[in-house]
Amino acid sequence: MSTLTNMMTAAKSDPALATRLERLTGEEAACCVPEYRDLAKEVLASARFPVALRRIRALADDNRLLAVALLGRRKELCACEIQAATGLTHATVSHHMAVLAEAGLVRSRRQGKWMYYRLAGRTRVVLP
Amino acid sequence: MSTLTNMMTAAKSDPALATRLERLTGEEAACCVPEYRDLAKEVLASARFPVALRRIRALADDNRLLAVALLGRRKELCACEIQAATGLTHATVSHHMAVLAEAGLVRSRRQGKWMYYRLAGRTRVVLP
DNA sequence: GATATATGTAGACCTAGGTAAACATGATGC
DNA sequence: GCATCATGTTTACCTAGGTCTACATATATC
Repeated sequence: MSTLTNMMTAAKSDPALATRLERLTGEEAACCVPEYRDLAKEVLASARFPVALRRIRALADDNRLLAVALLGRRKELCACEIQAATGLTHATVSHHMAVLAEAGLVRSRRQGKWMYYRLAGRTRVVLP
Repeated sequence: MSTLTNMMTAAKSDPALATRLERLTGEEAACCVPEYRDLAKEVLASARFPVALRRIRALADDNRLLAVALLGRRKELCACEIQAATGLTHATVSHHMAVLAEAGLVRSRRQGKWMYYRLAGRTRVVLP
């Protein structure tokens, strides 16, 4: 179940939580509970959130983080060079580079039979 | 299989890769292949790599990223407040906050029955 | 100490996603 | 065009990890 659908039914289906929040805040649950959900919805609705999540998820794999680190040292690397460095199959390397590219972290360039990868301009991860 | 163990057997078990690298670099495989593995080993052996990976993995979940974003707006939040905002079970919230705390992204403070969470000083993620 | 309350922990379940084999595609050279 | 080569894509498998239920622990109140 996704984060958004979770929120819609939160505290509504768990009356104990509503009681806890009333005790904590001193307000009525009907008043304070939606406040937290609105705060979360504000974050989730922002444009930065899905972008940051996609970038972070793209980096949250040891082989992909290694590839990014390698590209940070050598400006450009061929697919087979990344394969040699990581010890993965070419299929797996291709998959990982596609994930990084889709997240906007890496750009690819074809030169003849060889496929070169380099870091995209903005690799920095901005938290939402 | 982990990244490190992958590397040890890379290109050794795949002679086609060695041929490709020879064509690409113009050097002998026995010479250029270990170079890529050494470069990767250098990255993996650095102290920053596992730290960055742990932090990134801690953030690579929508509910945890949401919690961090919420803590960035409200300075401190109680466990039940995070539960109300995310719509998760208290057990799941506790699990997520433990992951964030173990990654050094969040600090916890107990006040009576309530458990408060806030962002740790350095939330910035430095790529290795 | 007994009870209620807020949260942590352990276990099982289930899905997302990393991995590689098999196949497909684009490029080069004959 | 055909062969070869480097890589992308599809498919299936399998494990890591997110989630919840049930139980355990910590704190406050009586």
